[in-house]
Amino acid sequence: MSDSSVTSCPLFFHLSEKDINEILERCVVETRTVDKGSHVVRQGDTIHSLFLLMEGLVRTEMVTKEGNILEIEFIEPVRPLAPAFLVASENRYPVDVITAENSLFYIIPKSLWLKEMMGNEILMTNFMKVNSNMTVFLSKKVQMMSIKSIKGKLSLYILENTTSEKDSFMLKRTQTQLAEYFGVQRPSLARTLGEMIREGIISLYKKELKVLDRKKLEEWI
Amino acid sequence: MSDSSVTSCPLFFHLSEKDINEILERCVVETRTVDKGSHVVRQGDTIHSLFLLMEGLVRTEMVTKEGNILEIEFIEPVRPLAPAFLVASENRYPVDVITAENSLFYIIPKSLWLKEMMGNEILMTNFMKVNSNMTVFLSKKVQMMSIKSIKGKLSLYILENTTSEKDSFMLKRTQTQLAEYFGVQRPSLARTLGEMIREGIISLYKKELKVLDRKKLEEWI
DNA sequence: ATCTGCTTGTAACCGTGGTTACATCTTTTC
DNA sequence: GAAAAGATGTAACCACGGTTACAAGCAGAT
Repeated sequence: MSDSSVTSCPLFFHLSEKDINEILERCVVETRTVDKGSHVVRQGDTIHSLFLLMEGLVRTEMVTKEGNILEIEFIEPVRPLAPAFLVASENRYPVDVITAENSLFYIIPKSLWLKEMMGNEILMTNFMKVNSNMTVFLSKKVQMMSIKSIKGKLSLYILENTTSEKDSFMLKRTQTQLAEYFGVQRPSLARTLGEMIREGIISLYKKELKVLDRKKLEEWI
Repeated sequence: MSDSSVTSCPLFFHLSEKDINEILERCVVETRTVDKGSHVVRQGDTIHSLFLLMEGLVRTEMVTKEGNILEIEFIEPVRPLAPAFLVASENRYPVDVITAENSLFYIIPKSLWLKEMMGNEILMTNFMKVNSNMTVFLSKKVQMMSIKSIKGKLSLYILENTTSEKDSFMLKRTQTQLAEYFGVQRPSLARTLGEMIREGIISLYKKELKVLDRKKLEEWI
């Protein structure tokens, strides 16, 4: 578990706990608890408020009309959901937000938040940084999605999670979740994993994935 | 051609031409002209400055290691290139930027721009809005990319460019460019276009694409 | 008008990955 | 600890789209 105090939230960097609590006091008009496995927001919903995840864990995903699920990211507390869309011209959630654990949200109306930001340069800078990092994140997502072969996607994913020193890591997702993250079918992913193991490129025991041939992985991306 | 005066740039909305010119006077340390077809920035370059496209036209694209090209967007003057990356923790260009026409850029060092923004709330709000809209744009790109079949991508593209009233539009790209935009091969796209025409879903004369069966298109996404 | 280069149409071949189905493990729940 | 639910491995089938190659159409340059 990560540190889940408000001071760990990038929206509140460089602010004292006292300042943060005052801001929250002024802005939060509602708290909401949501049971594990429920929708918090649905793709296409209009955004009137900033949702601040205070406790729990949520997963964001897109659903295409074909019925395919594409996982976007897991969000841990304390983080805002889709803050960029508060300010953007188009203000609809791009994703479904689903709780992966029982979760607690603070809800801040758009207008109150904007007013608060206008009067607080640090808050505004932080907000901007969060948005910018979101852009970076999405750019990388696009990059990942532009790799077409499953072997390529897997190689990138594995290389991102290891170094030449630390050549193994624990899969934090099940194969089903990983398949959704890649936007491919689960049996297809399993097949590819099997191939790469048979070719001696990686090994997999329980949830520990170990790189055996780093060069071959790099060739694939 | 769109209005290409500085006041049309979303970074400078709600600012007078006089204010804008003063800002530019203080910040712009270099102007650069780039001939048609040249790289302005390469994917992976570190960002030290804000590039402001003043005249011309540029195209941004990602190149995957497989050698595939994925077109991201065309940018017309007056617009900043990748402003989000000025502020983000990771500051490398996510795309290649290539001039589609002879172009003129103003170059503003990161530090000067940040200082300018700190002293100007309107400028900061604008910057934030531009970034947020970029997030929205990328979210849509991800959504488009998550559609796997070429028929699906094409249907989405066509539906976005028509309404039930206006059932035809001019293709602004060549098939080669459109294929890159979708991230697919050119002959594959031509094949799919041909199929949809044979099925009586669309018609294509010269560059005019006309929707004949809107329902069928909608079924595909 | 002719040449050059770009754009489009089309065909044959084949690899990757989607689909479905089922068996075997593993983890959770009561 | 038994039952239920979820995760993983695997196999057969086949559709979609990548690949390559070539011909025809079109546009701008000389």
